[in-house]
Amino acid sequence: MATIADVAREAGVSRSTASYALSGKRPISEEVRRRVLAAAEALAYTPNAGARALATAQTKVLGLLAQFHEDEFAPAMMQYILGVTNTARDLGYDTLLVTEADGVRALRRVTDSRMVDGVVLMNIAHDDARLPVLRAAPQPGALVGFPGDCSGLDVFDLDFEETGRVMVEHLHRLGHRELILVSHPEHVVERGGAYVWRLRDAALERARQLGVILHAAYGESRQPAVGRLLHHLLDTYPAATGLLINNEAAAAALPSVTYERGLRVPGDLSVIGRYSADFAATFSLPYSFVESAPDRLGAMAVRQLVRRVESQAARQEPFVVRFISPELVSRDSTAPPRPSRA
Amino acid sequence: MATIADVAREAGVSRSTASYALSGKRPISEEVRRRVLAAAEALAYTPNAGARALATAQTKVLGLLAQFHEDEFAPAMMQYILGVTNTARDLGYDTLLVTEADGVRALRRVTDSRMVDGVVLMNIAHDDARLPVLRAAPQPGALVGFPGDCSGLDVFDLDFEETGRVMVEHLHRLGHRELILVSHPEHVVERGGAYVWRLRDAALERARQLGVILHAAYGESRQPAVGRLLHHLLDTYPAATGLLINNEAAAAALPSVTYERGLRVPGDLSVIGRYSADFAATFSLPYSFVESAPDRLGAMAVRQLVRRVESQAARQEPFVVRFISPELVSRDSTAPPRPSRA
DNA sequence: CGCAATCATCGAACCGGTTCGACAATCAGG
DNA sequence: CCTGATTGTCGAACCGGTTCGATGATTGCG
Repeated sequence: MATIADVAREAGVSRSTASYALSGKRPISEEVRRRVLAAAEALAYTPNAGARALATAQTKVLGLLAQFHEDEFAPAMMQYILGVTNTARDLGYDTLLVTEADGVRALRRVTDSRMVDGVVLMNIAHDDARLPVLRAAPQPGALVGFPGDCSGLDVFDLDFEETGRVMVEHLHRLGHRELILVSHPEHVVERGGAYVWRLRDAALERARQLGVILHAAYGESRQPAVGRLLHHLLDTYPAATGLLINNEAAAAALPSVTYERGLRVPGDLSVIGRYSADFAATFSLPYSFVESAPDRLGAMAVRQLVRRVESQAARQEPFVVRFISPELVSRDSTAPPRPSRA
Repeated sequence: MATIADVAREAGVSRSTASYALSGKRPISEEVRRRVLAAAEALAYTPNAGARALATAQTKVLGLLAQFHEDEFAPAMMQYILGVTNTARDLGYDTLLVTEADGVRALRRVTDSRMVDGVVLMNIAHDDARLPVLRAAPQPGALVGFPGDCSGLDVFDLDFEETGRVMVEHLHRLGHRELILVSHPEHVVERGGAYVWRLRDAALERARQLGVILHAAYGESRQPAVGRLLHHLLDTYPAATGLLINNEAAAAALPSVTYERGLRVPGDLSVIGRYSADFAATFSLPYSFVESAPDRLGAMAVRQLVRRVESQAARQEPFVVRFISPELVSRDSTAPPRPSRA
């Protein structure tokens, strides 16, 4: 493999001149520049990433830390990852994907060893053990997800509280007065998945204000448990006419449940979900939903991260917490309620 | 951040001694080793990855090249990726995930710049343009997927031909005599997705031998197109009593299609899919299926790749092409056929 | 015509590790 | 007690880039 010394020799100049000719950081005569470029081309020269990283203290790599707990719903994660990797590449960065179970150790490893210029964290827990490590790291970091303490980091997430309100308001406006909300499994909450209770508490509050009965239940993340749970909820609250779903696995399981019960949507039951358009399309989900915009969130996080990485000035700016507003995509799965579902 | 020079100074030894004490590559007195280790601990020393890569010509990073075409079914990909990243980490490697659309340029970039010690390629096309680049690269490579020309590379894939035969034989044994096979979209085949026709051709051949009528159709990868297609196929072949699905999106769409038509599985229609257990679980798919074992394939590819990376001897060994045998997981979605579906 | 300013290039140092060869100290054997 | 092998440590070179300061060649100006 050709080094810059080979290029310099081929072009008949010194190594430093070759470097300047390629980077353009100092004026070089047109004649010499041509020779260097030709030599680099002829030798198929590509800078050695390790050497460059050592010299410039920049790796042009971002770390993406995603934790996959046993019960995590992996398919939904893909969209976030693609948002990150594609945006990073557009900005000239590659992405180191770290899925290690021990997120703290993983984060420490990639930051301490200077493998990455910055880090995006996903699956943020309310009291995430990785955050202190990230704050202490020399590289900037961005979060996709909303922790209890946002200090020292840029944070991006869907506005789950507004999402809860939008869902309740939409069904209230159609005349529904008793609703069921299916969230994520209880252990997701225990682990610190704040988005679950943020949506739930805001929905409960709004329901209270509007005089709507809202039954908030934990979910499951797997078949057949999630299907059984949906059946159970529909049995338990026979007067409920609307279903709010903040749980991808439950949304995916719902069609067969309504089929088994002979329920029609929206005739017998109105449904609103919260997931991405991509997810809806690939899994044939016929429900109106609030777009969770995973690719957009990943892209926003990366753009802000790269700004901080590349500009000393940007690194001094105050940290941002940015929520994207829920957007309700109508699929005609909601309608005014029938007097009784039974 | 502490360097090895800091550690050496703190321990009162030379840089080289510190290095040997930490790596154990030369005998060091117990006394000095203790002092060096203590100093490293006290200064929270972590080797700089770029410097180490430069010195050892090893990055301890593997490249994972995954292409996401417009119509690719992203969620299924996640399983492969996790198989790769987790196995890599177990073996001491991190993973650079590259999703760039221009796979050839991406591959050239990561190999030429020596960012990675080896490369795993996914979404292999029959005549994949990345393969010549990978063969010419100084790093070893492994494929998940089966190309037309396997020379110079280690190849891992599900045995799609045997899968096609197993599916046909299973339904034939139950008494079915007319079947439908839904594959991937036609453009996936045009792009070179060999697994589509490998399964199809083997299934057709076996059906011919057994005297079974098999209607092989292309699929779609999205709603609502894939749902419409399934309806169309069931309309077109009313005498068919069994359905073979080599297409995740079609499998995901089938429950609502059978519901809309009032068909019962397996009472009215027997169904066999080809996807992963994880996929089946998360999407409530109630069908018997051939396990596609994405995590196992990813893990196999990485293990072989790392062997070649780490051992000069292994690099001389002949290249392997390894198929994993289809395993039919029963979910009671197949039964002897009724006389007529209509 | 001589001097200062400008321009293009070069040499050397540096980034932070690893590794080779040399050397001093210790020890065993004759 | 001298020699030769063994053990532990050090200094220097190297990996392949980037960058700073210096230098020689031009050019502009008085």
